[in-house]
Amino acid sequence: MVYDFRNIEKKWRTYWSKNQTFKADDSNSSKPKYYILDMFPYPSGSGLHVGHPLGYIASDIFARYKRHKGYNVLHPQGYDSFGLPAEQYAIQTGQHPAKTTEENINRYRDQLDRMGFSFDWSREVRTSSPDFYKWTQWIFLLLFDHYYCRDADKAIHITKLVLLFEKYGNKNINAVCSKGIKTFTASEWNSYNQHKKNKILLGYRLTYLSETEVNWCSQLGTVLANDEIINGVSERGGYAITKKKMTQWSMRIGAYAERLLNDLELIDWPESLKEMQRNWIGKSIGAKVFFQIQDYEETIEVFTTRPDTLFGVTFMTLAPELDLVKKITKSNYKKNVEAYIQETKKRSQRERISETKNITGVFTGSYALHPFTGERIPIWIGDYVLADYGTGAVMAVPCGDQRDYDFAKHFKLPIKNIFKDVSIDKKAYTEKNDTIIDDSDFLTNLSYKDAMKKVIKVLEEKGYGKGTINYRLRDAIFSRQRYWGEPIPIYYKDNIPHPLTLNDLPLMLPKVEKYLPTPDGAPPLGNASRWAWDTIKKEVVENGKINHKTVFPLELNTMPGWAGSSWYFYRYMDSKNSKYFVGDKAKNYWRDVDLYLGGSEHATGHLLYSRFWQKFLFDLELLPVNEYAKKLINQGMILGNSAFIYRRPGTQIYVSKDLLKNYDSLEAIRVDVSLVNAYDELNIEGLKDWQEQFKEADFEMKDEKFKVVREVEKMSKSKFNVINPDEICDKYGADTLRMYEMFLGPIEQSKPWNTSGISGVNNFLNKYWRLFYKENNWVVTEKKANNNELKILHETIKKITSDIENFSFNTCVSSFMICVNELSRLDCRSSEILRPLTILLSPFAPHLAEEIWERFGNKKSIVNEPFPISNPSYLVEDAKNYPVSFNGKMRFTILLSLTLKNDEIKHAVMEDKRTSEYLHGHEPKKWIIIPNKIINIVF
RNA sequence: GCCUCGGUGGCGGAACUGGUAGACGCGCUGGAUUCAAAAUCCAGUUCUUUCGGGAGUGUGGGUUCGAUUCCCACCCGAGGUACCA
Repeated sequence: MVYDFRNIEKKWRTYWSKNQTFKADDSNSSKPKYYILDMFPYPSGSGLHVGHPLGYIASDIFARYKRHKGYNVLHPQGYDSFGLPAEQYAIQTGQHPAKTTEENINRYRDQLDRMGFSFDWSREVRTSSPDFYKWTQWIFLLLFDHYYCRDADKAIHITKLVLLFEKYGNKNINAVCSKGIKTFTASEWNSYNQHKKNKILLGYRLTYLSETEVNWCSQLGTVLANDEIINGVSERGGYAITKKKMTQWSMRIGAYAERLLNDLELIDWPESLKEMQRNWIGKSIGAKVFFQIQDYEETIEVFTTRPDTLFGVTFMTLAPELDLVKKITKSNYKKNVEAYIQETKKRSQRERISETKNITGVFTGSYALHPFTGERIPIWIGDYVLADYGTGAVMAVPCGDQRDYDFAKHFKLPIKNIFKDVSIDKKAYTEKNDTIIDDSDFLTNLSYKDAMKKVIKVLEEKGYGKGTINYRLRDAIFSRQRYWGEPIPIYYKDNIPHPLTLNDLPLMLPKVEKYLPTPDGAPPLGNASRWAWDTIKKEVVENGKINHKTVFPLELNTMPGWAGSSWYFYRYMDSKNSKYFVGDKAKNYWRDVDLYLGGSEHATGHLLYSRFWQKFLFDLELLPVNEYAKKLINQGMILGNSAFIYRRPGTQIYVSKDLLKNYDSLEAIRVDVSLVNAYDELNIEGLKDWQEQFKEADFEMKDEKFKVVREVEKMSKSKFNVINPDEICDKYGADTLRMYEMFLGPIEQSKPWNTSGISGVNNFLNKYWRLFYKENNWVVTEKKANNNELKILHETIKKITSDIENFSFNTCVSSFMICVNELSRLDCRSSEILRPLTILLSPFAPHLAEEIWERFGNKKSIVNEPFPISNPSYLVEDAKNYPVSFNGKMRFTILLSLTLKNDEIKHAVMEDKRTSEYLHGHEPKKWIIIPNKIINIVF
């Protein structure tokens, strides 16, 4: 009887969905909870390819394993369904993004179901559904209503801040705020009108409006965050990015920089990913130093990580964008400076990166005064100094910093060496070691460490500076000029943003005619006929009367893609709750994610933003924990194996791989991988039918075969290298696909897709089936298993259990294969062996396992059967079976992996044929026995 | 440049705290079965060899009775990041 995977898989898919087999228990289950989360997919138009399910298969195996282990498992799935591709499709076709998104979701669901995932679909979430984004908008309102108090080191309601202002002004308030907020006293605050107060408060809110330089992508018509830009071009589409000033909503993630950094210690995430977040946060410890400017009432504030080199300063450099530059430029230098500023503006980000070796800058004509020596220090501007890092100004110490050194050499500025016994003839000395500082007044003869401490102390005493910590992490821009995103729940009154309230939510996306920006450049929401907070919904009270006529314009920007994904994992806990984002009972029961699986490409985007929101909601005591994911695993990508053919320029002649060396210049053309067989041979007829351009093609072949050139790259529709999981499911079945994807290699690793090994896994499953069936007969017996068989079983249980716990699923598959090979060699048909083995296999090949389980006569699904436990007594082995190997003349070793007593070991060794030959009846001089391992015997 | 991870047969990859390197699968070779094929089963498969061996986990050193594993230096690859003061 052949294993008929088609009907069997279909049967169990239906059974599972009918019986809601994978529904997590309600939050009052007595079982311990386990929450396994996958990063939810964006439902794109091209469907799933074999790379997508890799992580889902791994998490599904673990989820099923945990169910067998007696856990109440929450394993949900949903869709990150707001996003750019649906919107661009809408622009091209006029179809509403909701419609295409819905279609794509249905396709995804079909594909996911085919693979036998044990998702609890009753908890599905979609970020684009109003029931969901209602709460995303609500969290935005919470951020709007809070500020970050540095003393309490947490977010606090803004009304508390207002009380403080009313009593004390803002001078001694230790809160995170925007740059450029002026100090005021309590009486000044109380004299301000509401408009001015609101404006000031905006500078403290955790989400705030500000005029910022943003990464503008004109092709996409929107602003992009730093992590959405790769090598100076947009991640999606690869379009050019320019800098543009716009008023944007931002999130004050910088307030949480220190906590985001420190709490990495608390979570079990991959070290490389933590390192990426650490670099992205980019903490540097140093000092601010104030320099008076000669002839002006202005001070330059610089940030430096090397205040110990303060006496090596020979010039200063300011970022050209700084407002201060215009103020302090001497009249006869104005022309040069203006020209330079214009020049910098023109150069795009990309050029600035690619031309890093070009040293440019101009002198302003002004001088700063050294705080200690009073020396005159020339002030330059240069675009190697960035306006938005630190203070946008550096004190240049050419002897201790390579860029300052190059700048000084280029413009023939003086270089002062303040390091004892160090040559700086060729390059700057940037090491921070025990080198002694020289020629530096009170720092002379001190080491780096001591000088740092001393200089900060003196700077602070004299008021010349202050020890400071700086972060590279920028506040996250939150406005997108797009249609297909969450509307920001804000209306404007006198140009000041006002929040809606929870009762007003969800603020639904309006219908629009066009998805492009309006003719006057406003975002697509500007196309909505009545996008305003009007009298129907909000009654405005003026002078004690309800004013039914006042209409306030609503915010036109929408939220970025990461908004919904920053908290969706809590919604799964209680996805139907209409009163609250997640009910108390559910969140206190499930608390956090025990295991999170997803790609490392989200390291500095989603995985950082979601930690930020988590901490914020934790501060508000809305969530029970400070970090939401205890453990995270990055699954690697499955790469495509693209195929190329080569054409002679200007002709229709294509050259086979073996003949390429005969030609110098050939054009490479991608062809669809489905036209190529396992031996890289091209299906020529297929190619001619595939695209018009190949109709008349001619081929130069060797041995009547045309070979393509293979190249490994990311799997994508545009590269014609996509392998669809449906094809594999049709041909081999879902269980084979699941096991094969695991067998391909460790889950963390990226690897190219390659079907050549799939038959091995398929053979295994058929072989497994044949343990139960022989010529259409069920051959399992109730006969007792013998010791040898039990040994195989218990070794396999031990191996599989520890490998699953370590997420080493590739070796699990190997262990199954070994086990089944041995059992079929022994012709073992004992149910005592085959029953537990089937439970063992069930996480990997669930359809097959269920089917066999039923044929054993079980009425219930296998999913909650207890996982077998290995019995160590079956693992005790006969010491005589261990090979003894001799190395050297004086000693030999015998390998043992088990718990034999020392006397038993000695006995076994002495019994060994080869040992006795060597010993000739003499006792060894010395026994060195390492438990469970090896023994060394000296004689 | 800096940070992180990696380098093992023809290929994907095993090897737990140092202890039989190459598990398992693919591919390849031979055999059984078959009219034949598919499927299945069995045996072999790191390289080299004068069939005794010898060499071997990127390269060169070191520690050790013993190193793929630990230490030092270098080479190569992948990912991240970059005028970050």
